[in-house]
Amino acid sequence: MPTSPADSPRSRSGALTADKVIDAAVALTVERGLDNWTLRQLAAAIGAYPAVVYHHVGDRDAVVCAVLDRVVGQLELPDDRLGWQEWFSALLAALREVLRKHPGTARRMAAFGPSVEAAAPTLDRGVRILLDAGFGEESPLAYTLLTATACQFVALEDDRNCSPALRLNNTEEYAGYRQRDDLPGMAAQGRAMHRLLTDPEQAAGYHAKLFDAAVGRCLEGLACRLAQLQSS
Amino acid sequence: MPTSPADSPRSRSGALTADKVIDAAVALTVERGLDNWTLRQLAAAIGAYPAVVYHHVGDRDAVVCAVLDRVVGQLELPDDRLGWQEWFSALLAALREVLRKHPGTARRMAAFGPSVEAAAPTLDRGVRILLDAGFGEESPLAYTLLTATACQFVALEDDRNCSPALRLNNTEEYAGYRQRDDLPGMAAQGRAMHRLLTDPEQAAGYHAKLFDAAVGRCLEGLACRLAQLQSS
DNA sequence: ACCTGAACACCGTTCAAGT
DNA sequence: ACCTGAACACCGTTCAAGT
Repeated sequence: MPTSPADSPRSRSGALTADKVIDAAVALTVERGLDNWTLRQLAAAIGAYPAVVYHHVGDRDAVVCAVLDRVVGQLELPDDRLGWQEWFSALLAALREVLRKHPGTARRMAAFGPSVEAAAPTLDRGVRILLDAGFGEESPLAYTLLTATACQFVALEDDRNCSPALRLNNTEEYAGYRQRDDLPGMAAQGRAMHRLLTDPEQAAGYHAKLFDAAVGRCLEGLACRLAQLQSS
Repeated sequence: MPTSPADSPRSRSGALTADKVIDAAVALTVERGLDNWTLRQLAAAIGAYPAVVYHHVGDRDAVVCAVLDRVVGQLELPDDRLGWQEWFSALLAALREVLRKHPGTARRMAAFGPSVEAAAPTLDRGVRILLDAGFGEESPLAYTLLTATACQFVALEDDRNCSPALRLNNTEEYAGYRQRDDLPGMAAQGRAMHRLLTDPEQAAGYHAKLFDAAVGRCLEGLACRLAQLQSS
């Protein structure tokens, strides 16, 4: 009886509300990831029928949007007095942490963001900091670039952690090329993959390093662009 | 009779092979996107039962991997004599074009890439160019950064084109903030969104511009990094 | 070896009916 | 207004049976 909410944990915790449905959805997302629970499972988790999720929140997409807003709500903004590069460095590091706790949310966040209301505080502050730094009309673009880059590299990490088998296979295959002197590019890649396979410490930090490199290069690239803007 | 392959186009085009299954999968991907056809629809398109797709290729994921390899097979490498920045600029522009023709492939490509065999020619050449430019041990990381950034910004474009309604809503809502002097960051964002809504030419080129900015800032950031590496 | 046809265990979503 | 319980039209995958 998979649909039966019979003996589930709603015995007497008060009436069912939209908020409680979303609480449960956030919990499932933390546990298994945004794409790894079904609406039926969410309903079962609160001891209800699927139709009551529809009644209180809406379809699956509506639940997902609500989860996204909860996630950005946990984000704390860095100190105002930091320089623009340091401010974004800190913001995006905090963003990574929050997104990583809720696997699968980074992808949606990159493509569609949270609701405008939920995005507003961060967006206003971030764009203002770029305006003050001198990016002028390009400030919204720069803000989008930085946040999209951060979200997408977290999304990549989420995706890879979801199917680690596939990833390991590839890594081993690449490592096999590490002494192919006829293919020096593949050999360099192979050595890097081999290091990843033999040094567990490096493997654990790989995605953090990739994230830092992506955000770091984006910030440096923007600093170049700022210099161009100001010299003209 | 949704599963019936009855009068479908396999009358007399020769025996069914893995290659023909994959041809059909590529065609469906070009038409509707990688995530918008089902294995049952693929089977129907070649006038066969779902089980024959399993027999010749494997499960849905196996078909998807085969499609990815076909897609990267279409990629042509830029002229060797270009500088590293120009070479990658050209490569990633060509990559965007190929990926855009096959919606949905960019996301998979970013996270898992094609098979090692299909990736090898591009990867070897690309990493070699970075080695020659002076990136040393960081060449594989730089290569990953560039290709992942490119794939992911195409993926973002794919995702947004898939549900244009959601995107338009957000854009209009942001545009509503364009005269909020109390929120200068949101106002700047609002003006940018308003421009997008009123100038169709700008709207059409938005994602190309975002892609160019992402790749451009990544290349500039790497140039900074290269200068750091060489001065030490 | 290859294809048939049906089955299994799921989905998201809808809806009449109850209270 | 809120919940029940069943139904609808799908999925991907598996499998015994045919040829």
